[in-house]
Amino acid sequence: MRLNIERAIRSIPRGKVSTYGGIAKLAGYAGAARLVARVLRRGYGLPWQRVLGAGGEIKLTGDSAIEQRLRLEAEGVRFRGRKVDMKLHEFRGERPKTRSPRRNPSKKRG
DNA sequence: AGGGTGACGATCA
DNA sequence: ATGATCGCCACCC
Repeated sequence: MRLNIERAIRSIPRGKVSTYGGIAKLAGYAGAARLVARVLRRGYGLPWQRVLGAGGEIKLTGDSAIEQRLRLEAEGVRFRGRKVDMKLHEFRGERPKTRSPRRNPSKKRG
């Protein structure tokens, strides 16, 4: 459902980026990267600029590609040639798989 | 209600 | 690095 994907896209914080595949996975549609692109097409008010292709490459073309880059740079995102430095900006907020740094001593048991 | 369609992704040569 | 290809799968008409 596109709302899940939109939700994932909106979850990307400013100054960070994600990928079509990454968003798809976060939304529970692993493998359906193209679906993310489709949602971006229709979605309004989405931070579309923060969604990139694999490796941090802008998959857009023409003026749109330039605009995306400008927008990202305006957020402080750094580029490595034609691609975004994913090591610095790849958004990996929620871990769909890896469990995490749950430092909370959960005592709630039950 | 069914099929083509992508702002994709990983792979092989 | 390039490019051709299939797979993915809900969305749109």
